[in-house]
Amino acid sequence: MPESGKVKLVQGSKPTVIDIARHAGVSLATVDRVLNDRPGVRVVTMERVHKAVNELGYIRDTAAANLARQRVYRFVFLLPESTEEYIDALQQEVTSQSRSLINERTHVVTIRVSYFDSTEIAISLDNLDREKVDGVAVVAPETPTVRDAVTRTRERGIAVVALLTDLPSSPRNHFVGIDNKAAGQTAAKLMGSFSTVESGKVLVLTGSRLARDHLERRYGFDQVMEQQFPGFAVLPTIEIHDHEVLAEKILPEALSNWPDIRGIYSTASSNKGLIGFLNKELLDLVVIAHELTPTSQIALQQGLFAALISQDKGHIVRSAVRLMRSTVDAVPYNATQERIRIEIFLKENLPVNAADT
Amino acid sequence: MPESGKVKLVQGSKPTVIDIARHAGVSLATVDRVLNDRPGVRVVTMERVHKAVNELGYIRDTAAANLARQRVYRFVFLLPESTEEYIDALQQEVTSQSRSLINERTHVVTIRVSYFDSTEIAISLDNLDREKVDGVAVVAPETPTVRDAVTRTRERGIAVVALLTDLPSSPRNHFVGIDNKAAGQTAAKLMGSFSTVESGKVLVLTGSRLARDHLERRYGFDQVMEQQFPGFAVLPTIEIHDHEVLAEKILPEALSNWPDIRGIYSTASSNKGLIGFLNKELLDLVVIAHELTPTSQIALQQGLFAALISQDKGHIVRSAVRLMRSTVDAVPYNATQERIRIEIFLKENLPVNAADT
DNA sequence: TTGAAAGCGGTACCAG
DNA sequence: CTGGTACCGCTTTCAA
Repeated sequence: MPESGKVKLVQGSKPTVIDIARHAGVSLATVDRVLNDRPGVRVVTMERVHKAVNELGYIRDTAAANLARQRVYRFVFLLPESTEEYIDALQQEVTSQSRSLINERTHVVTIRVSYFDSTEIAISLDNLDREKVDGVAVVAPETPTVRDAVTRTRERGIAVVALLTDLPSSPRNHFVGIDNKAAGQTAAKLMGSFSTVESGKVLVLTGSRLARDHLERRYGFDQVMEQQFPGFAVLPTIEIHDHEVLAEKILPEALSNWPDIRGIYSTASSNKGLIGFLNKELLDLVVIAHELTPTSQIALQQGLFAALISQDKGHIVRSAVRLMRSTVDAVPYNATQERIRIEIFLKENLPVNAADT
Repeated sequence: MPESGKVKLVQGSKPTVIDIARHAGVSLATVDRVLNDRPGVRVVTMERVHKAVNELGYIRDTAAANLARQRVYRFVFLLPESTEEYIDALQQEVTSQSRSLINERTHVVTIRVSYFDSTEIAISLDNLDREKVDGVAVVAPETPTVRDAVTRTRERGIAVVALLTDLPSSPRNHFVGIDNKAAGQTAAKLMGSFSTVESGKVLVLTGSRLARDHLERRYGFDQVMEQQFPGFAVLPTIEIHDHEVLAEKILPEALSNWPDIRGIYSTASSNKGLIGFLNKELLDLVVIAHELTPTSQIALQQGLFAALISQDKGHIVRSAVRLMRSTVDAVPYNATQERIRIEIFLKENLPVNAADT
């Protein structure tokens, strides 16, 4: 400690590697080695450098580092091969952000793989070339196959973040998306509050009953309906396989079977069939759906939907990119900035062109 | 065009100033001069460079430029000197972000000035030293005094953005905050929907009737109440001067004057008096308030408030900073990223520690 | 009016 | 194991 006297902890400007080198009495190259845990430095030397770093409060200038390193981040978005409007919108968002991301030295591409074929997803993950890919943001169900593939991918040094639906069983998992249970609870609260009656049945629609996000939404929904609006009975989930059939057959049948249906909660992210049905029937139903898209936006404006629960795709893509970057750089990230909000859209707070692509 | 044959528009990597210099047959220094509109370049030379820029699709690497320039952004946040919880939270947010912003070469400080003293605000703005400040984010009422001061400030080359309340009459204005009319409309929709009855009176509270954001919220609120919930009568706005008096005297009196009050809409961003009152009266009221703060969060959790309309302070500060930066650099910004969302919080979608400071 | 060259804060190759 | 040094993309004197 009685090395070279006091150190100005608060300097006019931030200390640089040169300051560290001088302070530790070593060369730039050595400072760089210890800063980046590169081998070939004696422990004592390392300690001298670390001490200097701490004493001077050195923080690396990432911009300069990336410049020198000619660092390029190469990320892939692995999205479901589906016709869901929201997923398409997400892919478009990735594409549209990719333009400006290039100026931040990051390149992104999208790959589409069937959501329900875990093997396919695993293969896609395993096929990611470590020499060409630094990180992947994946939308996938939480199956053992997927989980193992994710683990392997991480072990190969590729950063993985889970998008839209969580993969909590994977080690060191990062999730970019909303809290789906809370989303379901919110939907229920809105459903009950927007109803002018206090009893009846509620229909639940989903894109797929297998998806974890659907299950979580449904769970939260049921919970609040039961606790706060016990007059309503929530019917078993109806799975949407074909929007045409839904509009023409399933929904009309359901409404004639249960004439006291008062509301519909659609956890799917594509609502064409539902909207088609609502358009011609003119019923007094409270409809809550997910994801703001050009189609659902119109339904909201027309009063077909009472509310929409959504997650901002721009935010999701930016967040995934930041998370992958901070993972590959092994630097911390700002959790509050990355929290994806459960957005509630009513006709009243719908921004102009909110769902523009 | 038949200059030197084809140009590879899509190269392996982005063109740099060196490529431009070579392509235009000039030196780096000259390229830099025209890129930064510095004087001392012949028109013909300028055109040669511009042509090269276009043909190669050159985009400047801001990080490298800032590094070379040793660019430092110095911004000030001019906030109201009030006891409003949200404003305090905002200042804390500025302070907490300032730490990491330093690593992005941007320094921020906060100044507090009375919101209602336009002269004071104008003086603060005029006192900003152009040599020491590059931009200012200001929360101020839209008075002629303020507007003129803002204009002068811009003319002196300091970037100005309006925070929370818009200053639409100022030329080249940037606004960071929610659409307050839509926020009022949303509040009304929630008020009407959450009510279990269909008629009665609704009380409106405000921090100050002078503030533009209050007027806009009130305007939107009245509009939707009238159109969609005509059974309700919205009473004149009550201004909160003292939370103590509000809780002890004004609210109890109002409720005994109009026993059929069914709801309260508080457009203020501090709700201590209101919460104090609700806490001891145990009434069946639908209360809608603004801004998620530690206090209001508890009120929501306890069921005292039915809903909260908020604007994310983290987003606001980041957005203001990005806007000031892009203004001083004269580069475009991403409008969708800067759109501040009208967030609706219910007990159900309240994230853990959402209002943490 | 123009160009050469020295940095900005880091990184990485090549000697020693 | 360590140091010297060229260089990343851009800016900015200082001369010419």
